[in-house]
Amino acid sequence: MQSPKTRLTNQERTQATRAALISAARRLFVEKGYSDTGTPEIVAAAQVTRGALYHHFSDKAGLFMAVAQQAAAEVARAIATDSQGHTSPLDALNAGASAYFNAMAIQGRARLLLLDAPSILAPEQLKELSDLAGSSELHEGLAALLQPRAEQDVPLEELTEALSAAFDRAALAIANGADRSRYGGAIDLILKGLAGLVHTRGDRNH
Amino acid sequence: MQSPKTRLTNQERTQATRAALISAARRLFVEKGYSDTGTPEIVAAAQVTRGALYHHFSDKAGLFMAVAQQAAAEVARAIATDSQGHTSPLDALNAGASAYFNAMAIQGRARLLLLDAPSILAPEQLKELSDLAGSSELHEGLAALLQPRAEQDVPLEELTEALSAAFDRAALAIANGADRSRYGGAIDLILKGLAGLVHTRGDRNH
DNA sequence: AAAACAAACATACAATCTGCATGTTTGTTG
DNA sequence: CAACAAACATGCAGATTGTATGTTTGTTTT
Repeated sequence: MQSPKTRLTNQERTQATRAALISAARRLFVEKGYSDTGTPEIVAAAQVTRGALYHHFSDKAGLFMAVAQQAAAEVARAIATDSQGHTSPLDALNAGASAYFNAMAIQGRARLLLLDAPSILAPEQLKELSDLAGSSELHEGLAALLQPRAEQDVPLEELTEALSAAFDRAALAIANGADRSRYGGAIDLILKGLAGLVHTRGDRNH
Repeated sequence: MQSPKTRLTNQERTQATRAALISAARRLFVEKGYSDTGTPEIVAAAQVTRGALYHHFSDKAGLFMAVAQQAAAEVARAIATDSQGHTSPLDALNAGASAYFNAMAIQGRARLLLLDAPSILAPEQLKELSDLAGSSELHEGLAALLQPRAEQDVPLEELTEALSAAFDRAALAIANGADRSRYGGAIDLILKGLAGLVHTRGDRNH
């Protein structure tokens, strides 16, 4: 038997240092923001050198992307578990929204994913994150909600995007201490309004 | 008579260099983003020294705030002119939305105000910008739209925030070349849904 | 108008930071 | 065990930010 410090396989070494870097970076990014956190500080917290960082990640933004992916994956899991087993689409959407708010309020995820990420990551990377964390549930929930109106060519993708942004802002506000029930009420109002649309004639606006 | 270069009053000097700095910074911020634009580059473009910059602004973020305020004021003026003279609240809101999309698509305002600003500015500064650029119109438009429901204590502030975020995302997408009519349709759908709510009994959950 | 003052600007410097290039150690493979 | 590659360490070049210090230009006061 060997001391636990030596005799590490390469995979294990990589996994360990990557995890240490991501964990330390996440803590600092959340605490002080991306631009106010330097790589020397990150590697010191992770007990690693900058050489290791730049060996495993393309650059500082690459490390941030890894941190954001981890956070987004956590959010996705939380939503997936909470938004299951609901009968009506409206209930499912509200449950998903609630889960999203809960998940985003934890560990500074809101700051990472909603405040810093949009200015650091490329649009395609950003899309990857939002697709990861809950966008698909929203998309399908809305599709179910508006199903009776399906033949009328509603811009479902765009509606999903717009509502996703509304969810994001609410989640950010809640994570910053705003009144959760009031934001929940606002979201509920929007969803109820959309649900009510399916019973009306659509195109009488002129 | 003097050469036009000399004999400037202090107010004029200040106004001139501030304007030159804001204009040059804006061009570069829009073109390359905030973090990829250095102050040496800005002052070179403005034909000024860094000493002048740090005399007139607290730091680089302070200069950005001035740039953002200018852009937000332009957006505000565009909305104010376009959203007047409409009979129904829904029409006014749609006109305001259209004006917002138009205004945001000009001169990289979307990138400045919607992508970079949230990560650079403090929350209170951010709120100052959104209050400046169109948030009040939205707030009052929604109040008029939901007036019949006023006694039911709708979370109007929060609804405004959430919808403002939806408008922002749509404006950003449109500024980046997305299909304008589809996003307009999505926004219209949300507003129509809210408008329809006032004719229903409020608290029916299913 | 001259002296005293303050505002506007210029220059130089210290303390960073990022990304890379170049070594060295550690594990893997034939 | 030799050859190789992956993982890491160290040092360096270029660039950046904010400030401290000096100089010019406008304003006030007497």
